[in-house]
Amino acid sequence: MSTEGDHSLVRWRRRKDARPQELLEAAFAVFVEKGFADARLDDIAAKAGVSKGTIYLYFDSKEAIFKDMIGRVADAKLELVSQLVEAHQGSFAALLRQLAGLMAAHIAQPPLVHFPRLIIGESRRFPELAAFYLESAISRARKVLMRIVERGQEAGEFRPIPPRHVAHLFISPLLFVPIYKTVFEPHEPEAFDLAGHVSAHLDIFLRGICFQEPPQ
Amino acid sequence: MSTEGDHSLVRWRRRKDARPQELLEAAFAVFVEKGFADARLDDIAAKAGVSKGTIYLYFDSKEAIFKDMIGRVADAKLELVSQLVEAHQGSFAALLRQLAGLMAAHIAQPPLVHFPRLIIGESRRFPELAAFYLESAISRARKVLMRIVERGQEAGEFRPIPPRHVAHLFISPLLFVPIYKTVFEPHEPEAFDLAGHVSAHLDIFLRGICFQEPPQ
Amino acid sequence: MSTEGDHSLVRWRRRKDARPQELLEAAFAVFVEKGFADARLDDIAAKAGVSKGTIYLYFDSKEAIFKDMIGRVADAKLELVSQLVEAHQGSFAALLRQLAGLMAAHIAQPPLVHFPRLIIGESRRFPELAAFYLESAISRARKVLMRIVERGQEAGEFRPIPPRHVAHLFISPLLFVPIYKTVFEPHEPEAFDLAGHVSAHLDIFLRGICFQEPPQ
Amino acid sequence: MSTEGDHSLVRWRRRKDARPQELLEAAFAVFVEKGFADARLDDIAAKAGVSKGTIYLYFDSKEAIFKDMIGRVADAKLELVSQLVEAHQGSFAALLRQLAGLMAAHIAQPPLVHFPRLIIGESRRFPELAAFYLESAISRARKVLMRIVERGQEAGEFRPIPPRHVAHLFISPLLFVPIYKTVFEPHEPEAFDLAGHVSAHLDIFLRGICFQEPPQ
DNA sequence: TATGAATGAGACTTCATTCAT
DNA sequence: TATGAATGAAGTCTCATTCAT
Repeated sequence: MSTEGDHSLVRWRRRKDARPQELLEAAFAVFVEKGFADARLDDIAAKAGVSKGTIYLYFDSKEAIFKDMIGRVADAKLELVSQLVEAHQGSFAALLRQLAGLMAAHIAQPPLVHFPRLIIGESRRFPELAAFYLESAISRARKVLMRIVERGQEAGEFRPIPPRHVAHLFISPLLFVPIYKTVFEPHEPEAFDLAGHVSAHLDIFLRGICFQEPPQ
Repeated sequence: MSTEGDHSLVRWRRRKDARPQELLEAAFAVFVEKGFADARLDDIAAKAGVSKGTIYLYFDSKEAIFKDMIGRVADAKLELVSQLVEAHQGSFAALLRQLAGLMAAHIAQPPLVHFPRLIIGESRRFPELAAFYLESAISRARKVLMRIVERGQEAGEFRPIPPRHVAHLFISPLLFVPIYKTVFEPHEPEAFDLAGHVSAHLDIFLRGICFQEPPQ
Repeated sequence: MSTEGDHSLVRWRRRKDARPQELLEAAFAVFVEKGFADARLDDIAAKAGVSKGTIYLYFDSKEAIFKDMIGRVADAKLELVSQLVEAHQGSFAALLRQLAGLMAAHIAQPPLVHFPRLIIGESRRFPELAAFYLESAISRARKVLMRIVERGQEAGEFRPIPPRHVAHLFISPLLFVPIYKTVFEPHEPEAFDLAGHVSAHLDIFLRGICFQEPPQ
Repeated sequence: MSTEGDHSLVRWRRRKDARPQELLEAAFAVFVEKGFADARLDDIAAKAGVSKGTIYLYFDSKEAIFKDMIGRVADAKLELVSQLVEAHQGSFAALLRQLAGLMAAHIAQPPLVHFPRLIIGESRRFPELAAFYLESAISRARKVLMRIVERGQEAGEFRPIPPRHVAHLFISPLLFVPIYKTVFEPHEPEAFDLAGHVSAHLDIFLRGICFQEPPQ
């Protein structure tokens, strides 16, 4: 858990503390490249610079590695949003604008950019993982968004559209980004214009949900 | 086996006269349920009511089955959109409204509802498949949409936003549907409200891109 | 089940019918030689003249092979005893004498001679197998013997000793045979004298349980 | 590792002054519970309260532990019998009665009750262990018994039956006890009646080998 | 064309053993 | 002496693919 555990007396144990993280990073790279089924433990071990048996000192199974990996990354990012929402000032439209920028920046970069594809691709094999992701990421994010929308509507800023739908529609183009970037962009001549995409999304979306012309 | 060396995607469109449509249907069902890696030829054979060996009379490999299957479905629906666009009358907003309804209806039902998950999940193993899908589905649909947007802008109906982005933003919530329905809906207490989602999308999106309040 | 199934039309399927038996025999040889844990499926496959994968067409697991193997042999011999008991004439001592001869002859020869060692050795790993053997072999044999003893006692031929103990004491020296032969005899200079052992057993045992000097 | 090339069985009797008696006790418990193959050094180390590496400071290998363990226990009880025989008074039948009581008491209790199963079960993997056991336990016990029988026959107390067989027949029901108790009793509703078994054995056996009605 | 028995490469996982600390 | 992290060989089991019938 701690990135710098106490290693006062036990110098040689630092390796043990670091191993899971190293393995997880190696696993992440391999899973991202191959998917769960095609990822071989040999690859993970080689990439982590250990032998295959070592993996089993830290994880019970290939599945356990995968789940742990997903779990850790999912956890990390959820604080950010909440903090931002608490601290917001100004219009709700501006808040959404801020949120979209933040989320887009994260979701367009490794490692997060690979997660939607992994989650979606392995959702049949690991239904509980999809459930976990739904609960810990999607659902929470949606709740935050719905709350913002509701308050924006109460404040007379947003038009009366079911907040749940509004939340989904706010997210959809953001979810589109990692899917497009990982699945299709490699086959396209021109790079995906993230900034333009997000900007256009906000332009259209905010104008779409506001009574008044939203501020730029 | 095949006398043609290159396994180009064009090949998939042959064999229209072959009987093993049943095989492809069985394969589709199994691939959808298990994903490519976990699908077993035994299952496909059993579901098709033939022996495992028979499959190899019609397909070179498991991969070939998968590609062929994807290819066929992709082909099927691409005519519809073009026809609709050609025949449209009235405002471009109304056309988009029509298109969204059409696409949503298709993409929310089997078999199409399963395709995005399959394509996305297997895009690493079959990059050429993603490329093919991009080319034959995404790209063409986008082109049609961009054309509509351009003409709407020329007609002074739509605001000047880069048509490519507009197209992506029109599609994103529609792509969201099959992903949500196949990956997350099974874990949610309440069903996904397709009609409400599409309606809200059009409401927001059209208001967002039009100069004037769009017609309901 | 049938040693000669119908192979009127399906000549090439005879192999399939014969396989389980062949595999079981190969497995028996290997299990006897190595014990369960040290037996390798490679060895069994090689001895049966098939590839390793073929085994799994007929058995679910290594355990399944072992259990099936034990089960078949156990079944085979149990008819004999019952038949003999039904048809007996003369004194009960003579019947026991007959039974001992029959059982000794069987238990001293392969394959049966190896079973007690296998059952005993693997009883921790396969408790249910010991239970099965207890129920299907030990218990039934004991019941038959107890019935004989009871009737011999009612007829005034045998002394009143708890029949259950008498049955165990009748069996003990017979169980001693395969254990001694498989575990210790290989390390002894002289061969185990089966005939002398059984003869001495009957001599002592029958004299021990009868009121009168038993007939020779 | 060891400076002595031959791993003769004599070696086992050394190290009497070593502390790792605890290790052997832990090993005994684990071997008894799991058998040799399924016993893990982790378990032994854990039960002994040391680390796995520590085991290798005292033993060369898993096999060495097993052999050492067997050797020690086998040693322990062999004195008893000899002492008893030397000191006997009265009839030989009474001596046998005494011996049977003594042996039964020991062989029916842990740890000895587990040994026959272990020896028998692992006799293929460790043939030299069976040989050792044969030599140090079986053979010596048999020799003592044969001597008693011979003297009983010379004294006109016992009938002229080959002493070797008599010895085996005296032992068989005693060997039956630990086998039955460890292999089958766990699956039976009623407990094994040790006293009754031994009593019936002596009743039948002594009557069977004596000219005269043996004393009760 | 159709079968289905057979193959064999390859994957995950276990665990006795080693060695730096 | 003691540790315990690391190793790597070996074993079971799976399944796409082949081929005799």
